[in-house]
Amino acid sequence: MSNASLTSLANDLRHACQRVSRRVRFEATAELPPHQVSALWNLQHKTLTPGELAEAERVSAPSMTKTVNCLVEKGLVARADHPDDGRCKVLTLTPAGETVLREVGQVRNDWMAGLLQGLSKEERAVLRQATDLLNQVLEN
Amino acid sequence: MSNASLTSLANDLRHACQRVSRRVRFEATAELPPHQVSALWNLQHKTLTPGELAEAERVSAPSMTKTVNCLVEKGLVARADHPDDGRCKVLTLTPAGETVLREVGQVRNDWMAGLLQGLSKEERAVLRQATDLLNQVLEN
DNA sequence: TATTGTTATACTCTATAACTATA
DNA sequence: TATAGTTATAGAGTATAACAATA
Repeated sequence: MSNASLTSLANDLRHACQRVSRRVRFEATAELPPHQVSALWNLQHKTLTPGELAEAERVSAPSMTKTVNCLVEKGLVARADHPDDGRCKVLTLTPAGETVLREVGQVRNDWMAGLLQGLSKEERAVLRQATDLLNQVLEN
Repeated sequence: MSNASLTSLANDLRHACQRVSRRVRFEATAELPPHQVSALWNLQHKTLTPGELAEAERVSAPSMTKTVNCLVEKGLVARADHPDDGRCKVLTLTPAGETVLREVGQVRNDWMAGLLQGLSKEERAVLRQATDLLNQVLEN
């Protein structure tokens, strides 16, 4: 593949991903602000300290304190003392948090499924392959 | 294709697009805040009124007034009176605005091209097909 | 009277700096 | 002395309500 067509693939694919992302955000509106959903997302299947969560979200520590406060008040996240290091806290998703996250995902995925509704079996197979490729390169 | 695998494709593809989108935003940092870039983007190849731009960005009219003020001060957007309707303004990209937009796109696309660097010819062809499919369904 | 855009005001999310507690 | 987290304060971005100008 030529350099020119790599460039144009990169441009077009980036735009397509951003369009999907943008429309998911706008059309599959959640009951929670995006940054709170995003924070919850990071706590799926694992516990993190506030510092780790701030780093994952590329946000300052004080910002994350506020976000976490809000999520704790809503009962979506539990904040406990760290067993070994008294300076740290440990954040985990509560059952309510898991439920909210599941519901938000559901709305977004329903929207996405609607988008793909009219495609043929072959076209969906192409998208499946592409999805796997994207996830593969995103690991790096 | 079964309903179950459509659902799982929708979920995985949505996540992949959002991951790309997020990493583009985080790693290909622009000199302009995202909402300003997004506003400029809408003015490519066309002129819009502030109201139209607000609607396109799903943002309130006063918010868009502030954003536009900022872009006008930076010399990236020109705001002129509407020729026919005295209530409206007309927004256009200035040459400086076009330059900024081109530069932002360049950085993001370079990042994206880097992501795709290691893929084979066949894998890239799959992504090209998938990109076209995505753009096709996004038209609706 | 309805519409377009702006101004006034308030709320949320963000950041940097200062502070507290622990290592 | 360094690190994790919080509190204090300020700066963007957003929204709703009120206003001015035009249709």
